[in-house]
Amino acid sequence: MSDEASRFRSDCPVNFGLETFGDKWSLLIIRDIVFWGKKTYGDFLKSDEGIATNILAARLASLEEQEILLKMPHPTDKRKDVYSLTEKGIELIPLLVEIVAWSGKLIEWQAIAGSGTAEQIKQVKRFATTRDKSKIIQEIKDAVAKDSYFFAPR
Amino acid sequence: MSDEASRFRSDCPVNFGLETFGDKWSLLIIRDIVFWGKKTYGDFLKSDEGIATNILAARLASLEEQEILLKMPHPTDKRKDVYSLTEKGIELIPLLVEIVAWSGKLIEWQAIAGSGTAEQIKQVKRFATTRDKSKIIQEIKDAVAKDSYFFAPR
DNA sequence: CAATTCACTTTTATTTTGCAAGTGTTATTG
DNA sequence: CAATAACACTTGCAAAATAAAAGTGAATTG
Repeated sequence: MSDEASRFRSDCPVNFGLETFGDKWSLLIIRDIVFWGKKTYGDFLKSDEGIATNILAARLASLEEQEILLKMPHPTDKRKDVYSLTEKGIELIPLLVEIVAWSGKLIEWQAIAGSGTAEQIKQVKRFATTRDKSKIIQEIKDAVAKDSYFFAPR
Repeated sequence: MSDEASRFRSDCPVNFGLETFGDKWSLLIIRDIVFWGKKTYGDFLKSDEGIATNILAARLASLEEQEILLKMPHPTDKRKDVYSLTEKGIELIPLLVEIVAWSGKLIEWQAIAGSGTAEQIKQVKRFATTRDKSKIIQEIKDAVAKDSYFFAPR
């Protein structure tokens, strides 16, 4: 039998992850869902980093194909679709937490981190100083499981 | 006074991290150091994914500039330089562990993960099933601090 | 029912990545 | 000790990815 060429450059799990979500935009889209409760194409388009509309469309299609995101029709507005995380997507939350923690430790980031609310700054510090992050991760997962998000007002 | 434009698209810590190391190659170079004990330009060039020589040069320069890597002359061979992780680079280990853990959980990755040794497969499974990863992370940091690496033969 | 919103697509420009072939210095070999 | 090979790059060019700008058609709103 002929061995089929894999779509991956190698069988390393680090490489597998990077080829799956390791571009400049995928994790920002997931951040928008997890931390800010964004759900629609228009929501994602409005994010601070200013993603181009064609790139957003391509990323959403790719994340949906990989079953990291699920796309469903909006319940009342037929123009819109609602994107949500699958189980596979939810399992990226620990990664987001580690990225926040890494940045939060650095003075370079601290120097540019002007515009956050007190609550946001507090949480970044918590992420950066907590060794065992399973509790933090569970909090975030619980919010997402309730169809809510981490920085939801309460 | 005129406010200087930041080099970052936003002041979000997730975006800061992604703009710093979030390309297809930087974390693979760090993986090579942490898990496989690679140290020189030639070592990195030989990795499974086949990085192009000009891209490798650019990434190493960028990682050095950001003080994630430190470049030092080789002790005996004047042609070579030895790259090692700075403290900032060592703090990326938790991220690598989470990427391995995420991939390790998925059947898609499991399907392509043929070529690893028993020890490697065992460790990937451990990363994927352990909730509190601080012990794993400490093991890896200890190896790197001793100028060794995670999969060093013992 | 006209104007607006929305989720895209298309086109074109710019940037990044990839490939192949050098280059200069240091080390090794016969 | 001279020729050759190893090493860490650089350079030039092609291909791919990203970005910017301007549509498109369906659904909703005033």
